[in-house]
Order: sequence, then C-alpha cells, then structure tokens
Amino acid sequence: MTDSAKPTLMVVDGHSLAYRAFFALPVENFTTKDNQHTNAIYGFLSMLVNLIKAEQPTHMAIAFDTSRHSFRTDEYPEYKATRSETPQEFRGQIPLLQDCLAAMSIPVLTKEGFEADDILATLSTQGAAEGYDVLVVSGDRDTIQLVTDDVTLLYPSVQGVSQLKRYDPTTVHERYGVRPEQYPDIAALVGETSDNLPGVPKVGEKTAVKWLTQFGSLDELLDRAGEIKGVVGGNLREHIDDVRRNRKLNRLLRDVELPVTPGDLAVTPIDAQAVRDIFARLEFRTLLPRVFEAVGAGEVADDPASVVELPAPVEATANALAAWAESVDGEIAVRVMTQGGLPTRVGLATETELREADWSDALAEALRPWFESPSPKILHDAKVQIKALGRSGVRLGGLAYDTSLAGWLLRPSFPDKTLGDLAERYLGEKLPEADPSQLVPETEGATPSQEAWFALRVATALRDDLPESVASVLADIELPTLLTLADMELAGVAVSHDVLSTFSGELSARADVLAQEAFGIVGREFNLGSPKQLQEVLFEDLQLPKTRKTKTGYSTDAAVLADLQESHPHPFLNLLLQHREATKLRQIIESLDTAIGADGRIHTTYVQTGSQTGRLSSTDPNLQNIPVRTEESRRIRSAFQVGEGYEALLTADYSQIEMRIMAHLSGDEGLIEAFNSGEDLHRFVGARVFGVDPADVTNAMRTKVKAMSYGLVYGLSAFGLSKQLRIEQSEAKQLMVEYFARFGAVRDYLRASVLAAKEVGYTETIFGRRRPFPDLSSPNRVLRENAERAALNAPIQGSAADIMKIALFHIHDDIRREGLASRVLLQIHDELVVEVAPGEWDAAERIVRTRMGDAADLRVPLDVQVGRGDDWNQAAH
DNA sequence: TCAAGAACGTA
DNA sequence: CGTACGTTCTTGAA
Repeated sequence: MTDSAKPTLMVVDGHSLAYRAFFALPVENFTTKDNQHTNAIYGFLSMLVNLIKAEQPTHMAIAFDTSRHSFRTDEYPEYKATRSETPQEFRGQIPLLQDCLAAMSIPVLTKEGFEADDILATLSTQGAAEGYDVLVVSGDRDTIQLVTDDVTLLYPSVQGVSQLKRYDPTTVHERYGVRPEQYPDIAALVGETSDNLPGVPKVGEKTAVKWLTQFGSLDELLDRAGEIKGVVGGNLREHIDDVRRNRKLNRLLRDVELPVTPGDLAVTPIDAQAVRDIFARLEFRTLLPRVFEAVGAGEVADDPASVVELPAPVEATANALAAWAESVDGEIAVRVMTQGGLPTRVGLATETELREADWSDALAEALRPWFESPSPKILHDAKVQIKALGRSGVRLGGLAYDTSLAGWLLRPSFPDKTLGDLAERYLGEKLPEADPSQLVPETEGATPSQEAWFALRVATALRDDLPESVASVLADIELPTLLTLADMELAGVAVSHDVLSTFSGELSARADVLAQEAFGIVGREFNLGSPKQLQEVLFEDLQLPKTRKTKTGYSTDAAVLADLQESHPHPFLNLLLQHREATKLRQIIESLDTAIGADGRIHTTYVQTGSQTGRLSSTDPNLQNIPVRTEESRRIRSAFQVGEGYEALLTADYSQIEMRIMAHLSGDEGLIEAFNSGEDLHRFVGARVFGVDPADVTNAMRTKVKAMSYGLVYGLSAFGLSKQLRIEQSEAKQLMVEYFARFGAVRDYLRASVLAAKEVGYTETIFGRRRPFPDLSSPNRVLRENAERAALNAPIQGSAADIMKIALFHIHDDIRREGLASRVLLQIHDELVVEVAPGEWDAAERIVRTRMGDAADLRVPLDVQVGRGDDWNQAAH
C-alpha cells in the first residue's frame, strides 16, 4: 500500500477509459434532452470520483490523445489502421469531458504527435524519480511496462470501468509470468491485433514467456532464433522484423516534452459553480454530490466563494431612516422583505452604510417622499417588492437597476435566480443563508440591508460586464416594462366563476359518457389518462400498429392518434381524442377557477426573466395559453370579463409581427412590398410563389405558403413542412425552391444571420438584446443543428418581444400621463388586453393604436387589430 | 416526496 | 427533421 508520507501522483489515460465507459453504459440512459450523449463522460467521471475517493491523490493529471496521428503512424502507417473509426457519438463527448475536468481543476494534457500513454510514461517516470507514489490508470496493456515498485497500474477489468485491477510487479508476474519491463517483449512476439501489429504466427503468451525465460531477453532470443526448432521456430525467423518493429512501437516514450512536471499537478480546489453549470447542462444530478464529497469538504470545500465579513446593519427609526436616505447623494440599494404580499421590513444600503427598520404606517409615511422620488434605487427582483409597496400605497420611483434582470440579460440561458447565485458568480462571495431545514438555524441569514448591500455590489459588477447595447435594453426596455408589469399584476383580470363552473360541469358529464363508451369498446375499464395503460389497450388489446417511439414506449399524442385514425379507423380513437379534449379543457377551467381571488380577479405573475428570447412568461396561472383555437374552447375566454366600474375590454394585437420583422431584417423587396401593398400577406406571397393573380390564389395555395412563411421563422425543413401539410417531401422541397426564388433575400438573411452568430457567439435583436449560442460550433450535429434553428428564430422572436414591451410601457405611461383610469391587464406575446374605464374608449384606442404602431421604425408598417367587447372572446372580433 | 416524461394549451 | 413557454397527470425511484 502507499506510504502516507509520500505524495501520490495519479495519471490517467482519459481517452481509453472514456472509450470503455462509452461501451459499458447504455446510451439510452445517458442522453440529454437536446440529444447530447453523455455516457462516456458520466462513466469516466464516475470512475474518477471513486478513484479520487479511494486513492486520495495529492497530484493528478488526465492525458488525452490528440488524433489518430502520432510518431508511430509516421513510422508504420498501418499502426492501428484496422481500428474502426471512433464513433462520432463518442468523439463529441471528449470536449465536454474536458470542460468538466477543467471545472474540476484537473489538468488535461495532450501532445501533438504522441499518444496519451506516452504522456503517462513520461510523468510516471519523472514522478517516481522525484519520490512520488505513482498510480497509472489506463486501459491500454502497453502501460504494464511502466509498473515498478513505485508505479502501480490500475487497469479496468472486463466487468467494466468501475472495477479496476491493481498491478504491481508481483501481480504482473503472477498474471504474465514476466517482470513488467518484459511485458512489451511478450506483446511484440504475440502481436496486438487491435493495434494492427501482427506477431509471430502460432506464438501466444505461453510460448513467448517460455522463450523469454529460456533466453533471458528478447535480443538474445532474436539473435539465437536459429536454435528454435519446429514450425514456430520457422515462423519466428520469418517474422523477426515484425517482432523488432512491434517492440519499437510498443515502447512508451518516457521523455516527451511537457509543459508541466509532477510538481505542477498538485490537486487544487474545484470551481464549484463551473461544475454545477456544466453538470446541469449534461443533466447529471447524482454525480454532483459525489464530486463534492470525493474532493473533500476541507480541500475544496464548497466553493471558492468565500463568506465575507458583512458590515453590520444599523437599526433605524422611521424618521432617521428617511433622513438618512435623503441625505445620501447617489444610489441606494433597497430590499423590502414581504410576507403575504405586504412589506414587513425594509433595508437600505450604500457601499459603506446599512440601515433598516420594520415596516409600519409611520415608516411608510416617512419614507414615501424618498421612495416616490427619482433618487436612484437598486433592487434585486424588484417586481415583488414594488407590488408589496404598491399594496401599501407607496409607488416606487427612480428604479435604476434590477440585478435579477441584468443577470438574465447577460446569461438568459442560465437563470441565476437568486441574489445568492449572482453574488457567487459575480462577486465570488457567499450570501449568508439560514438553513431552512433547521428550526434554530446555525447560520444567520443576511438581514434586509445586508441583502441590499449585496445587490448594490452585484450591480456594480454586472455593469462592468454588460455590453452597452444590453445595458440599454435593461434601462430603456426592461425596467420600464417591469413597472408596467407590476401594475398589471396588481390589477388582475375579472373572471366569472359562474361561467367557468357551468362549462366545467358540462365537460365533466361529457367526459364521463365518453369514457364509459370507450370502456365498452375495449371491454374493460382503465385510466384513459395514463399513456402506459393506453399503450396496452391500443397496441395489444386493439392490435393497432405501433406508432412513433418515445423514450418510454410508443407515442399516443393527438397527432399520432389522428394518423392512426386515418390508416386504421377505430371508434375508440375518436372517443379517446374527444375525451382528451374534454378533460383538458376541464382541467384548464379548474385551475383558472381556483386562481380567482377574493376580488373576483385572477392575478397572474409575469416572469420577466422567463425566456431566453426576451419574451415574458406567465405563471400561477399561465394566462398566455388560454385556449382559443376551437369555437367551444373560446367559451373559456368569455369568462374573462370587463370588471366592475369599467366599460369594456379592448384587445389589440399585432398582425404577422414576426414576418414583418423578417421583412425588415432581410430587406427583401418582395416581402416589403407585400406588407405595403395592403393585400393579404399570404395571398400576396401565394400569388408570387405560384405565379398567379392574387385573386386566383386558392385556399390550398394560401395554406401552403402560410405554413412555409411561419415555418421559416422556426428553421423549418422540407421534411417538417411536408409533414405539417401532409404533402410529399418532394412537393415541400419544390415549394421551398419556388418560395426562395421569389423571396431570396429572406433565405440570404437567415443564412447570414446564423453565420454571424457562429462568428460572434450570440444573436442580437433590433434593439441589441443578445442571446449566446455556444453550441453553434458544437461537433455534435444534433446539438449544432438545434442551436442553428434557435439562432435563426431568436432575433425575430426577440425583436417582436422587444417591440411589444416598448408598446406596452408606452401605453401604460400614456394612460397615466393623460390621467385616465383605464389599464392594461394582459400581454399575450403579440396581444394586449386593456380594461377601459367609462368614457375613455376613444382615448384608450388612440393610445393603443399609436403606441403599438410606433413602437419600432421598421421598413414595413406595424399593423394593429383592435377589438371591443364585454368579455375577452367578444373583444377578439 | 420528488423528478422525469408525455401530453397539450398558447404565440 | 419547427421556435418560445407553463401546467397537469402518471409513474417509478428515493
């Protein structure tokens, strides 16, 4: 065993072990949602973690091959030539594995022209000479030659990667009958088929060992080859050059020039945040704690992020707090603690001073002038706090920065949700958090003013990182939008419980009837909502043909069932689809009904950081996916009604805003003309594509170009288009050809836009909002093509989102400025719902039309459709 | 109890 | 093999 006084150097052949893991672990279980395979990465890291835990190395490095090419292939081009190409699914995992290792602060070594084993040989030789206990971990038998009293080889057994066999000189001798340094002699004689190194025919390990023992060395054996009798003797003499060549090639180089020596490989603390990020991306969950555990709490501890000495908060009276705030010249960070939507305590902070006080009416009155003044204020996740203040009658003015929004704008794909996340990432500090699982927490959480203090410093750090264009998106779009959203959420929308419950009752009754009928056909009762049970019924009981595969079985989604109905009509299928529809609607209704508040209104929450493109999302409940497609489902919308004391609901939506943005960005003359002509867009495009008069465009033509136009924005393929339109792929292909022949600038723009994104690593909207796309240069094709489609879409969807946000807060601000009582209630991406106060219809409509129309100056007009009604459904017409 | 997967609603 | 979301239900592992 290892001598505890000596440092332990562990050197690993990353390539060979990852490759074994690749074949050992079933890929089905190790694929991320965007189709990145991770089995080799997972298997390798899992083994590595076990090794680190068991061996506790003080020094460590992982070596990788650079390519197939090495000095060995120079010498003998056939070397490893018969080895089949390593699968792309494996190769694509190597860069990601190296990213993981980088995050774990484990040095990765490669050397052009040499194999990983040569690096291991060099390091182990140096290490042994410098007094290390050396552990070589490799799946290549050639490394047996490295074993000495100081160098132990860990070699994966046939069972798999997790079982490593330990080779010291004794075990090597037991297994092979020779000393470790003689192993290459055996290998040279026997040959190595996997390396395409043929040996002496009919000579196996047994004979080789016998000869070597008899002659003492390979040189001696070859010199006296004439003494060996029989067929094998002849074979040896005939293949003597092969043996010499094999021996030359399987000698590992012990003097490769490396940029490091063993002393440089001391184990260093891991970058915990980086590990979390990459593991999240690879969807490794169980591995994370294992990594942290293996590396040891003391060594790496949690994070490099340190717990800093916090300035002490000063408890203030209402008046003192207000006086202090007003005396500060410059920005103050604010943290309003809330409970049940109302303020409970307020903390304020500058870089050096922290003040806080419990909330009270007196405090509200004392602080109101400062709160409502334009004195600049910095908050983290301001909206909830602004709403709490709003409920207490205080309107926040001077919102200068929101760290949550800034963090999102910088990295929209990694929502650093909490202030603590941001403090770790941008300050490298830990925000003290009380452990919620303990009744009497050991660690105190940060106080409100201390949190404000963190927000202030995070804001400073973020300002340095935010590119100018992104900073302007924050200041000119997001912050004004935030204030508008706070008002919209506070307002809520009136929803009629009676309308909902009547409808719900009808649907329940219908669903029951449908279910009974369906059970009658099948001959037994089961859970129609269980895809698993449904599969039994469809594919076993009813013997319908198997459909598209999913991860867990076969798909039973609506599209598949519709296809099935066409090819194998069965009454059960219709009943099932109708049942699904009824239960789905009922479910939506139920969730809406329970969301109606005491004021008879639903107050959704808009998540401003909820998308990667710049769109809003809506939760608790989601009011951005209320059904609309079918006549019946629109009954749900008729439950959204004008509130008491108001006159009407106004809906306003942009027509074809994404295609208009496409026209603007591409500058396509044809498309621009389409929007300026006043003609129906799809009719105009159809006329061009099919070479007919607009009047002669049939419905079928219009449907096709419409699907094509919308598909463009999403990066649709001929395959996808053919599937959606249920036409031949060749026809879809032809349609695309004709389309681009007329609107070529669109294709040129899309291509150039993705190319530019690949170049700079991100896309940008008209207003400068960015979205990073690291995967555009991924070696993994699925990953890369997914990124390409998303990158195609991001500037378009994002610009539309920007435009709607601008229109939204302009409308909100105009309504206030004109002293109107009307208010915006909902935003559904390209649609707004406004509650209009009595006598204000004309003013409201004017403001909405103007502000939506002039939100952006594009090469085509922004068309706005306005409707009026007592409920949302009526207003949509 | 939690997380994942399937399904489905919207723009 | 079409982008962007959130919710609900079932299921199986923890």
